[in-house]
Amino acid sequence: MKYLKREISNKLVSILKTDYEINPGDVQFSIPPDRKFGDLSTTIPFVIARRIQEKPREVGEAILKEIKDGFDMFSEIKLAGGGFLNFRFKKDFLLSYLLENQDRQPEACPGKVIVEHTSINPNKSAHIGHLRNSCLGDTLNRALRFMGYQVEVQNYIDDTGVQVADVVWGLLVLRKMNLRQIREIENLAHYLWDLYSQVHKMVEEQEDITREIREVLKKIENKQDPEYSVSDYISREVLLNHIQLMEIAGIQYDLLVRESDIIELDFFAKAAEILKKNRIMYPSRDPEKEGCWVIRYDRENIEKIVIRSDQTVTYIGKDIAYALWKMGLLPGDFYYEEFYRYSDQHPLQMTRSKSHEPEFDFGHASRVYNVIGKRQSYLQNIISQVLDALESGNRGQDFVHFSYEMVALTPRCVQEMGFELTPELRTRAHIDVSGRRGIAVKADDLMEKLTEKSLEEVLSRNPDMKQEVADRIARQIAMGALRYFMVKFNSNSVIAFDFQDALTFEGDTGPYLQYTLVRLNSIFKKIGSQADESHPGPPDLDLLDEKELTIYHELLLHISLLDSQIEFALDSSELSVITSYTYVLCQKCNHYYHQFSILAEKNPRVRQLRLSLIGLIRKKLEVLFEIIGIPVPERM
RNA sequence: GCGCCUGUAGCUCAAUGGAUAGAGCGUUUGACUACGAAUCAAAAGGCUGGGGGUUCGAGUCCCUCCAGGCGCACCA
Repeated sequence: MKYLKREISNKLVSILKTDYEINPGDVQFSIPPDRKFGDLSTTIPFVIARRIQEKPREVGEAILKEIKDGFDMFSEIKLAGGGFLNFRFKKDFLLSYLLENQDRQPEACPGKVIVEHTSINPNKSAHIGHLRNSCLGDTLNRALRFMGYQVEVQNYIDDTGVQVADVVWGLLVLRKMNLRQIREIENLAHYLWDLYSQVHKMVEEQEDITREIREVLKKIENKQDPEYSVSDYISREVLLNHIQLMEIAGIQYDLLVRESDIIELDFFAKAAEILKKNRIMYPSRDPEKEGCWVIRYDRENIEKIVIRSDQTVTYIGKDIAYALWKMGLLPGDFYYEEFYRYSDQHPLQMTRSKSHEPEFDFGHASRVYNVIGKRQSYLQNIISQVLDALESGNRGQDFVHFSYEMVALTPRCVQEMGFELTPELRTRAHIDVSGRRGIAVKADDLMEKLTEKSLEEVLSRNPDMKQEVADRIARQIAMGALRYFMVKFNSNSVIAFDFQDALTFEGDTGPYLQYTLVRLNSIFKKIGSQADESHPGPPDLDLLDEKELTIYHELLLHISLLDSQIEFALDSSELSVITSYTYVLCQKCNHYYHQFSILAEKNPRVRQLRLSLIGLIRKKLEVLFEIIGIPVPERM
């Protein structure tokens, strides 16, 4: 419909531009709420009426006269309500249009897009909040690819921070372990999860521990052993754990960018030069910030410190340097080394600070999406403002903070996990997850629970199924449930997580979608095994009765929206558009084939018509599943 | 104080300024000898937090009040 809409609006504009001042951007199409109005609707009379100060209805009538005979594809163009211009497609148009274009590839878009997502501190297990980030990020990546963009997926690894030092201290001092013993820890990420919250609790209670940890951090920075080796070991090991976990969920990256390499290569020095030259960063005149270099943040009228009075760099400094590199505005580059090879042979590169294989072409994107929680808006806005202020051009709008709200837990869920709650907390709608306190559902625990539940469901329906097959299908259903769950909410809404909701496989869920497609596939499987009958001739929608035709047409119309829905999802940074579109498509499809049988239909021409429709739906669902990252089980 | 976000059915959530505010769950009722019941059909359930404004048209935009959440460190 994207191309179709473009075609129609161009034609409209070319007819109308002699009498009115309009451009294609003014023409917005929507699907009327009731088919009695037509198939496609535009509000262009309202737009023009406002512009020339006349009544919409009258403008509409004038427009109608001009365009009435200009379109082959419509059987009817009517004016309705206060000035809606409604179009009705000729009976056979949509079906043949969709059949002709079903394998159409999107036009390649120029430039490269970077999507950064996941970016989990490599010091403990990933949790449910990280999963929302990764699922959104990966769906964003897949949607962009679908639209024809070249996408590079990056995952930023903060391997230098205090979080890592916390657990290094915990291992070396608190647990008195050496590197050899640490290497023997089974499921290190889980082990560190508990250790991290224990350390954090001690830090809150005893001040001298903070000092000890700072010492550890310093040793790590100076590459002193055993602290450095331990820190290096755990950050690599935990990172690998995260990478493999995400691979199970169908999520891959192209590049891991390590903070230690940004520091080692002193990217900030290069960034600082640019910031100073553009007078974006300057020495503060505020006596309280004496010796500090700051950036002015206009929106909230404050000065943000970038270089502290002791000349060290704050968090935002590294972020700006990284942002400049992504946008191709920083002189200099990383070196690279392969970190991991996915099971489909896709290589995952990691930055290095010393020469290895510099033969890569990462960075310098024409647009960057940072999938980061809403809480970081403040910092992301500052970076965007910085990019706008550069002499080299206003690049702020190409630096997109793809923001989303947190995953929180319902009080019931927190209690189920064995945490005590104060009466005040118990009345809250939801409770923030906290890696520091260990109050969170670990990603792998959730995935395991989902898989267990799926297996139970699969076996209850297919008691004779081989264990191996059942296991595979259970995993696919679990991942379908997870990926759908993580993008189905508006990005602005906090997900109040509860096992009861998340472990549901009925209704508005991933497994519902999978079930729909599995059943469609099973129809085609049966058709394939039946002897192919003679060609029934060209499709003729007159063969369908009125009731069926209505639903049939409704489905065609809905199918035709796929590309414009993906486009809209990207334009509005709202990926739940894709899930709800898919859900409605499945609902309509189930509704249809429940009423009209396909294999049992005697008339081969009617059967062919029905097959064409569900064949189209099947194709579109495969595309949508690919974008959301939902696997297609062979059966359920 | 400054800045951002949210308030829609009992619950969880949809709705691109557009026509009669929709789904799922839950409740009540029906449909498996069927292309698979993880499905489908049906019923009940709403002054879209309150009040003003803009508009041909407001759940959506503006103002205001009420109720919640989050951010604003020489932490990362």
